[in-house]
Amino acid sequence: MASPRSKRASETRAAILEAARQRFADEGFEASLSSIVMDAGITKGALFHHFENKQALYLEVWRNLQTEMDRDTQLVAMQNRSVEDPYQAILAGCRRYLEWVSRPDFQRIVLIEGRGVLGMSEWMSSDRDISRQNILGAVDYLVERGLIAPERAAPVAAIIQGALHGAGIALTRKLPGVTMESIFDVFERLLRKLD
Amino acid sequence: MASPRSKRASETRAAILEAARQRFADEGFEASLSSIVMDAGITKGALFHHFENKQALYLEVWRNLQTEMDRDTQLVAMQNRSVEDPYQAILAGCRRYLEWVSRPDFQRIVLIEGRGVLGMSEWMSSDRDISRQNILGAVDYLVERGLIAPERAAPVAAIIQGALHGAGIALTRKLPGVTMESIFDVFERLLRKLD
DNA sequence: AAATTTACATACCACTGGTATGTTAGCTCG
DNA sequence: CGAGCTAACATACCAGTGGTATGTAAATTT
Repeated sequence: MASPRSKRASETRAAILEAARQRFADEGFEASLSSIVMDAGITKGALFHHFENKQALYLEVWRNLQTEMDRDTQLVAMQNRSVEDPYQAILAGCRRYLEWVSRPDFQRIVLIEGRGVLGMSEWMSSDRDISRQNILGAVDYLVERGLIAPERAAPVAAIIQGALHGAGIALTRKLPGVTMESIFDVFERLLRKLD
Repeated sequence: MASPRSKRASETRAAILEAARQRFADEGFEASLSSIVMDAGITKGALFHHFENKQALYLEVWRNLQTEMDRDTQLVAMQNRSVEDPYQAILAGCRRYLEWVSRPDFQRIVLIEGRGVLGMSEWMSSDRDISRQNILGAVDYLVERGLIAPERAAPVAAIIQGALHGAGIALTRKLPGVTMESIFDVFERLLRKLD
């Protein structure tokens, strides 16, 4: 695993992924592979050795960002668990998620262009959508506490996910009256009224 | 206006837009201009005579779909106005909007790829986002009736828009437990609890 | 140490969005 | 009317793109 060859390979692979993430975040999927390999300091031969095609490269960048977000929000939610208020953990996770959807790279790569780049077939398979699994897990937690009807778990999760995405977009657009606090205020009110 | 020349011009323009809408709906923005001009039965010269570039063509397709949706939902909302229940009109409009966001062409062109294709600068100017203006108008209506605090109008609109978009995506993905009725049920409960 | 495989680099390809240059039908105006 | 002009295209061409086929040096295996 730490042999000279495999070490160099994983280094170039990491360099490609880093360059790709920056380019995709700035210019979207239309960022040219030439520019990416230039930034990474290698050639297209190396890129196509490590990734089947441009989509496969994008997919990996996309998945990495999602898993980073997943770990981060899950951790925050865990840390904020409370016996008095069952909503506390979820709200903390959602607040952190709001910060993620406000990040330019996450927003562009995951929210804006992700679904367009990956074909229908890819993101139709729901197990790819880590955000959804994350949120659905949180909703299930509320269902177990008897706060949400079990038959409404799925639509509630879909609505929450969409609401948070829309909030992130609105925040970035700096629309009048839309701030992190005003958004979260409305979101918390709604979440607590779910049944 | 109906002269032989301008008539032919508007016909080819319409043919381009129709072909472009279908191609963009099926293949996204990466649909080639060659395929579009073939479908339209003309050449690239004609296309670039009518549209500055590919983005400009996409923008027009995008705007047409949005205005169609706007007119349709506004009409439905108007028709469902009720003195007893101030939520009726909005709910009817949202239900119709849910049908729009479930349509494959609207979904792909407006929801999925729209924000990616149009540069940041384009959709940062909020007046382009017809959906948002539409929803914000509806929310303002509730504010006037004293059902929503005025300072929460903007974040509420952002959250509603995101929720409906997420719902449309979830519906298309045919996720377990996500149906038009279950979605709308949750949505109506939440809307009526806004304050 | 020979043979094989990995991890790239180089050279090339069909095709893309976009442009520059025709070409012809229709419109304007003396 | 008819000469000149312009709108509405068509044709030919271009740099750059994602992707492939081939070459090659180093590491690994046998």
